[in-house]
Amino acid sequence: MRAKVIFLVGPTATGKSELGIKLASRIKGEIISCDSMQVYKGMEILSAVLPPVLRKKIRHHLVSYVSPKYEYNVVKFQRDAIKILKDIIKRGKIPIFIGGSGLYYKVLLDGIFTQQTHDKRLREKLYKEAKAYSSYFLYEKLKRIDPQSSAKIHPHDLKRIIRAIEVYEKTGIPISTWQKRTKGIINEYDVRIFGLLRSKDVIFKRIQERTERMFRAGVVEEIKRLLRVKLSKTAQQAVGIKEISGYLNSLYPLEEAKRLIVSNTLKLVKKQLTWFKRDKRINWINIRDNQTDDEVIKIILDEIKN
RNA sequence: GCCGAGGUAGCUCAGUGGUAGAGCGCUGCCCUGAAAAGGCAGGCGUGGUCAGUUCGAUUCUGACCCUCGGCA
Repeated sequence: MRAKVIFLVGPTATGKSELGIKLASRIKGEIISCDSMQVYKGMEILSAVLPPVLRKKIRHHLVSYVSPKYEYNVVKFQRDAIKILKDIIKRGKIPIFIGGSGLYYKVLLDGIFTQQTHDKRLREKLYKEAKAYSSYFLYEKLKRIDPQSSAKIHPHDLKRIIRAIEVYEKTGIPISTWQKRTKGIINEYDVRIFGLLRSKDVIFKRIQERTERMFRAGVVEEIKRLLRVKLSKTAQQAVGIKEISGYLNSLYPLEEAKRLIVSNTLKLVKKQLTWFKRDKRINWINIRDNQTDDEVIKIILDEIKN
């Protein structure tokens, strides 16, 4: 019998973390974060990590895990996550993945090729070429080496063009070929995926409240602390860093920083939704405003019983 | 009250005698080593109101309304 693995996904501010803890305590679960920002240490307030008091008793993995000085990415995530997943199962517990990072989630389920292909210098070189001759120059190059990916990638999408070229240069095999050879956990375990949804109005309200709470909890101080070190390219992308930096640099008042954070978090929600909505494997739970966590847990427990 | 500037897309604004664009926003979508990233697509809006000139006005003229700045 294959071991059970549970996923709780969906956009930010739907209450995944709280639900996850309640669920974990009912089924002897441990939580593995599937969140590209909560992995970083020292960004807890900003990335809305639940305070330790609320997390006690339930083990959390991949939260406050690496220094924001370092880059973290999907491949590292899938490597770390699978290791932890196996360990949890070995200890007779149920892994519960919780998060809103669509790519992290997808890669875990469907796999990613893990050959060492990352090459900073090569990327920089390619960027320079693109700058000098436009992205079309690189796009034509990609067309020659990997017509299959070039058909999928837009000529303006420099990041993907460069990545595809990088993979080919480093391995001699087109990225499109590599991508066909991946294998995720979806067929290896008894995977149950739940997506949490709430109405737009409720999400908006929750984001506003959460943003206020963040400021009361001292995000500004947290950001000040973070800005003292050189943040990695990946960590510095978190919503709130540039918004609060603007306030710290006296470009606008505090209220404006809050407004920007709310609006950019809302944008994030929209992107997360487009990502998850098309995944037909997700079991959606549309949470009504007056519905309690326990009622939602009951739905999930009923689903995973057999 | 007088003088000046202006009223065009949700916002900031460009432009034209032949019924309008840009950026941002918004909506939808794509996504496999930066993913809270990156990319793509979508614009009939009473052109403040009314009247005049004109074959034709958002574009010229006049009146009125409103906003902003200066003077009183």
